[in-house]
Order: sequence, then C-alpha cells, then structure tokens
Amino acid sequence: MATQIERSSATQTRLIEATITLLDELGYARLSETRICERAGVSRGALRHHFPSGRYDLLPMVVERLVAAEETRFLALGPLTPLERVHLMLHSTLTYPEHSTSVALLQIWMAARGDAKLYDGVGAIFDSVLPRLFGLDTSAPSDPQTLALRFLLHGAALHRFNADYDIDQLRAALHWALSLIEQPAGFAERFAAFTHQPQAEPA
Amino acid sequence: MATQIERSSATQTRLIEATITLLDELGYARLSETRICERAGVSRGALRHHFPSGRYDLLPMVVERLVAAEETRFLALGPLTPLERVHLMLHSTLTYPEHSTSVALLQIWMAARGDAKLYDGVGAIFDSVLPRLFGLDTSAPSDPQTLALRFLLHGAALHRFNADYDIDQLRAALHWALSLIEQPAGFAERFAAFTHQPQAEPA
DNA sequence: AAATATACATACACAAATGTTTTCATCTCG
DNA sequence: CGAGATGAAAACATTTGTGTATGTATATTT
Repeated sequence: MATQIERSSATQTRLIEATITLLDELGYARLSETRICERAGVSRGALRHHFPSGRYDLLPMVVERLVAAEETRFLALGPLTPLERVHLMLHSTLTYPEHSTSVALLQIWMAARGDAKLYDGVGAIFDSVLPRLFGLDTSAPSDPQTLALRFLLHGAALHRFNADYDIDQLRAALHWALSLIEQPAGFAERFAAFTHQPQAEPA
Repeated sequence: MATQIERSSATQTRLIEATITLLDELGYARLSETRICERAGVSRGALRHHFPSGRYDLLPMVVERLVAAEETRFLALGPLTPLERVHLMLHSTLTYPEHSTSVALLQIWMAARGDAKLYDGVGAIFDSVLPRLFGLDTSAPSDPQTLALRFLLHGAALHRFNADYDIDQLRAALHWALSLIEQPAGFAERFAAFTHQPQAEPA
C-alpha cells in the first residue's frame, strides 16, 4: 500500500474538501462531524485522529487551504499593487461569478464572530487575507478607491444568492462600474491572460 | 393585569428581539430555544406556545419584522424609484455604518440556503425585499447602475466585520464612489431629513 | 522479525437541543 | 360567578452531536 504520509494527507484532504462542500450545501449550522465523515467516506475515529478537537482543528485548515489557493494564483503574476489585485479579482468575478469558495469562507467567518474558540483558530488566517490576497499593509490605511472596489467585489460575490440573481445582469453591473474608473496603468496588457473573458466586451 | 392580547404580543416581541440580539452576538449556529428564552426572560413553554415549531415559526417573524421596519421608513417618503432607494440606503450606511439589522438577516439567509424547512418560512419574505425595499419588480431587469450600487451597499455593510474595518475609511470609500456618479434629480433637497435623522431601530 | 508508532474503526458516555405532554394560573365571555 | 379558553411554566422523552476510550490492522524502525 501507500506510505503513511500519503494515506494521512489523502484522508485529511478528503475531510477538508468534504467540509467545504458541506459548508456550501448546508451551511455552518448543520455541519457535524458525522456528516463530514459520511461525505468523506472515513470514520469519526479517523477525523478525530487527524483533527483531535474536531471542527476547531479542521476549519482553520479549511480556511488556510482556500486562502492559499487564491494566493497561489496571484504569486504567479509577480508583484502587484492592491489596486491591481482588486481589479484582477473583479475581473475574476466577471468571468466566474459562480466561484464558490467564498461561501465556505463566509459561513466560517459569520460563525467565528460568535464562537471565541473558533475565532482563535481562524481569526489570524482571515486577517492574513488582507496582506496575502489584497496586498494591504494593515498599518497603512488603504485608499478610498481600493476599499470601494472591495465593497463592490464582496457585494457582487454575495449577490449570487439573491432572489433576482442573473449572471448577465451581474456582468453588466460590474462592467458599468468598471467603466466609470480607469484601469491601473498597463493593466490590460500585463494581465490579458488572467482577465481574459469568454464573452466580448460591450462597446 | 394586562389583557391577554397585550401579554401575548409583549412576550412575542421579547422573543423576537432576543432572537435578533442573539443572532448578532452568537450567530445562527449557536442560536437555541433555551438561549432565546433565557435572554427574553420567558420559559420554553411560552416560546413553544407562541411558536409551536420553534425557530421555524420564530425566524420568519424576525425577518418580517426587520424588513417591515425598513419598509416603514421608505413609505413615509412617498413614491421612490429604485435608484433613489439605493442612494438613500447608501446614505444611511454613511451615517450609521454600525447598523446591525443586516447581521441577523444575513445569518438567517445563509442558514436558510441549507435548510429547506427554514427556507419555506423565510424565502418568500426575503424575496419580498426586492419590491418592498428596493422597489424592484422581479420581472423587469434592473439597470446596471442600480445593481452595482446594491453591490456597493452590501459590500459596505459586510465590511463592518473585516479586520481592517475603520468607520472613517468606510465613509471615505463610499464618498469616493458616490462622487463618481450623479445623484438622482432633486435628491439632496427631497431627502435631507431622511439622510440626517436617526433611524427607528427596534432595540 | 520483533517492537513500536501510526492510521483508522468501533463503542460508549455525556451534554445540548428539540419535540411533546402535563400542569397551573389568569383572562374572557356567557 | 363559573365554564372554557388562553398564556405560561415545568417535566419528560428523543435525537443529535461531541468527547473519549478501546480495539485492530498496517506501516515504520531497529
């Protein structure tokens, strides 16, 4: 058979991915070890072996994994300003509005507000999103434009769950907003590959 | 003593308000009938008397109450276009960024996605937010500008829980965004009172 | 190959949350 | 006033989730 290290990381990955799926499907409130194990196809004993205090060990790994995945995409592009990063994220949302990682993160985030033990585990990782994804130094205040674009980004991501969600209207709204402001210098040329969209730009 | 009707609606109100508080403090996951009753100062028997199936009867009332409170503020202003409404809400956020109504609603909303029974109770009320608060007819597509401003609004409301939340930076960002676009005709004059008066918020 | 450590599974104990029933007080109406 | 209805409290059963202990096979080490 495989080595122990391979087996371990395989089941850990299955547990983490099952958790992400369940957070998206059922939300944090209905998340339970039993359900996670069912979905991952392992026993509760295995879960408790790898994550001795259950969700409180598991969820930080979930958050870290999701953040790291996004971070990797940016690292490939070299040094980026905060403004460039938000623009890139907005273009990502334009291209893949259904992107679901944010759901799991939001569920954990909302739960951590009212659960000190959970917050101990995930708080620092969530804080690291600012420097790691948005390129923001927490000490220096960000400029209004970048912050406003973050609002737009988060609002658009959330909109997916709204009653009147429509993918084309979402794109049209983001296009309208982006048309009001200038892209960062050399943005289109530098990140053509990254921001390339299947559908054509409106006039 | 008071009449039965008074007693009834008094305890119902206490239960509803305790629920809103707890949703803000602990989140949906840690909401329980026992905790609600503790906070409201009534027995579980009383809760079950007024809300036979617990949260599934209680939470729709919570949602309806919060939506109705917002709706009332708009009704006093006469007929409003969707664009005017979003502008008003953005001005409200500028004035009272800590407004906590949205937290309880977001908690319920995220939970309802994964709980069909809960969705049965609250889904229709959430849907009614579009016509009742945003003035949007669900059949007709909204214009890109209004939708983009909704993104901005929701993103700004969510920002309150971010690590780098700063009330002044939030205001600056919203000001920056609003300075890019024109206010609806006669907006400042018509709604001077609205955008500067404290909101009637159920405690 | 023996000893040990690791990965995983099963089982039990306990706490918390919900669903349900019973009981009592107080209000309402004939 | 008295019967019935209603609001409220308490008590019980059931379910669900977690914490923890124990058992067993497979891998690693010496």
